[in-house]
Amino acid sequence: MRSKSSPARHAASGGKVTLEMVAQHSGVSPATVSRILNGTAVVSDEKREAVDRAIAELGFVPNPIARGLAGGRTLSVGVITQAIDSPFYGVALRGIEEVLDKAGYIPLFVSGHWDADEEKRCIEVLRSRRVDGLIVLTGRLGDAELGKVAKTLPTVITGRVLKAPGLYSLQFDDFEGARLATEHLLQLGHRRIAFIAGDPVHPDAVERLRGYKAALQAAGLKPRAALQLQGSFIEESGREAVQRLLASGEPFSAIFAANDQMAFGAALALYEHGLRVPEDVSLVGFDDLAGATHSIPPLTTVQQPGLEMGRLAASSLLQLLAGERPKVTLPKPQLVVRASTRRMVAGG
Amino acid sequence: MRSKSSPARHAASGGKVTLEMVAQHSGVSPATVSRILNGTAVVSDEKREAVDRAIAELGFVPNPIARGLAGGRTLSVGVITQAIDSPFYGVALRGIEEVLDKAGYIPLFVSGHWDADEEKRCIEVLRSRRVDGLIVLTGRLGDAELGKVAKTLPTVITGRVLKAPGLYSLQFDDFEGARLATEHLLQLGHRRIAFIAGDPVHPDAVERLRGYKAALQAAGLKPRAALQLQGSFIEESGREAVQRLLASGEPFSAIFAANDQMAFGAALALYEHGLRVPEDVSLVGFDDLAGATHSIPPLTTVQQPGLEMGRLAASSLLQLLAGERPKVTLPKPQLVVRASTRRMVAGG
DNA sequence: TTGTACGCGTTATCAT
DNA sequence: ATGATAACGCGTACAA
Repeated sequence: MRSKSSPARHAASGGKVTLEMVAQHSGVSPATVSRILNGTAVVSDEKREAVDRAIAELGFVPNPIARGLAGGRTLSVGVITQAIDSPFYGVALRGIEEVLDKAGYIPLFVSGHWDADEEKRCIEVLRSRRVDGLIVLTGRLGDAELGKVAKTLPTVITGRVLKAPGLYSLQFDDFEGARLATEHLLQLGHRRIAFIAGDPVHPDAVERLRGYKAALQAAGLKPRAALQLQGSFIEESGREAVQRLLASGEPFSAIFAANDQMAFGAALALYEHGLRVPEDVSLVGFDDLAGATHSIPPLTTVQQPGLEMGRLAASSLLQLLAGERPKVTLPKPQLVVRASTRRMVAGG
Repeated sequence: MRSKSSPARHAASGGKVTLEMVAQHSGVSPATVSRILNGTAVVSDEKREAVDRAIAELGFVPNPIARGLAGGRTLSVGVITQAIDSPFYGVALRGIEEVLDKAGYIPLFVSGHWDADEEKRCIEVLRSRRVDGLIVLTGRLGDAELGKVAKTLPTVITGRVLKAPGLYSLQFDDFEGARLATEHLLQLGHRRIAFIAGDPVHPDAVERLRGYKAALQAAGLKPRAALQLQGSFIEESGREAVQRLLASGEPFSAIFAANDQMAFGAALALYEHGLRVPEDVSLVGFDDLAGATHSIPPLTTVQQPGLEMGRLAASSLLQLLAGERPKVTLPKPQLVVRASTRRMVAGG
């Protein structure tokens, strides 16, 4: 059973043990070891055991590089995010990492910086690295382009609905989320609800605006242009929007910002003008960033399941890679009521 | 409709052009093409041109996988961070990505989750992926362990001073930063300055506590135990610390939190108790996170150059890989005065 | 200066 | 069920 060659003691760390060594040590051919490793074929229990033992004894770790060369699979997947330090996408990355890691895959995170050309470059880089699949978080790339990529590289995309071969899309119901948020304010008695929109190049920004308007109309109110401010999804734009709103003299008792970052900026602008949240103005955000819990006051917001989105994106891709057709969907939007909203009092 | 696709049997790329094809196309040997690609040897201009043209015409892209197998270089570096979505390390990752990308390297980001064993596992994973080098952001791994790793894998570590072959360390002056922050409060007339410490397993937490005490002593004050609260670097711990402080009845007019996240929590606790910042209590943080600019009020804090740290870590590693000895150091700590601190008035 | 030949560690194909 | 053997795409001694 045991081979005579007794390599005194292999320092398991160092990874210099090859599959071939395992084969020799256990008295079988490299092919058999490979088969056992990959479950490619049925192997006698006897040999399997011998090999398993050899693997344990030698501390063998398969070399993904060689694997990639030989098998065409690298057990790595490319992940295109917009900025590696985005507060929202960050948690999604965590979800992706978590799921992929469990499956033995490693994510290659690259940033597209909201630029279609950069995204294209990212894809080339990832392709040259021979990733097995691709996850695109929102992104700016056109649908057609993305469909083409997916033809040769299994892809999961978030933030839009897109059906194509090799492609799976995962979308959050931004419309419903925005509707919920606005409805919440309406139910609290607010009528003059300002909206800080995101950049309309983002489909989710458009959807959230739609949801805001739909809720108003459902309540018999006409959306007023003067209450719609343009922002760009960053804090400062929310702050500036509120400054413009205040300067305009247009009355309002509540603000709904299309994301938390703009809500934070809005809160600051209100604070700077001596207005209190929620006593003078109610404020709702969107995303439920980590910071929303400890902002002042804690922010009422629409929870967007970033972590879950990452996990689902990763698991869908794994299914795609396994030749299955994913069928997961994102959780429904949910309003998280904290301390930044309250019932309107007379005079608001 | 849906045909059962055979898994794992198609190589991904569309135009799979190999080095050998380039060689044939330009009438030279594969070795020459390789040499031109790597600048390994002098080649006649004539052939070089022919090869360059062939590369362009065929759209050849070297296969990093094969490169890794053959040459031992993968043009990838492992980066161990604690959580891929950390608000502080996030910007460092951006800096790393930026510098590595320019040099043709790709970072492999993995999370150690503040656990030495996980970090060890991460290193094994990265090693098996044949990364050329390693960047460890702070981390929990022991110095000795790290020194051993660096023996076989060029390593850059942040957050501690450590000299060893193949290793370069980059440290921020936490002591001085904390001293600056405390001094700022002292200069504003504050005498009863509470300190919210980080978990003492982190060397930077210890250093910041030292800096706080040193500043007090330099001003002729004795650090009071009742004003030193234990936190754990997260928002909620800052909030709880302040709740304990308030419950204790110990008078104070200012708080210095060992990081911004705890400062945010502290601000919330003060707000919840009807205390205003900075009118009633001055507050200083540490790190200068993105959120500090738009917190309420904007937070006075010690700027820690996360982005620069990432860039420097990456460039040092590149130097290490080039066989040079890095000589960069991190910028000195700087206090950023915003709106959360003010001169103490009578009665504080 | 340039080419030949071999090796990197694994998987896939074809035998047996 | 298992074993040879040939790729996989490139780097690099060694030779010329």
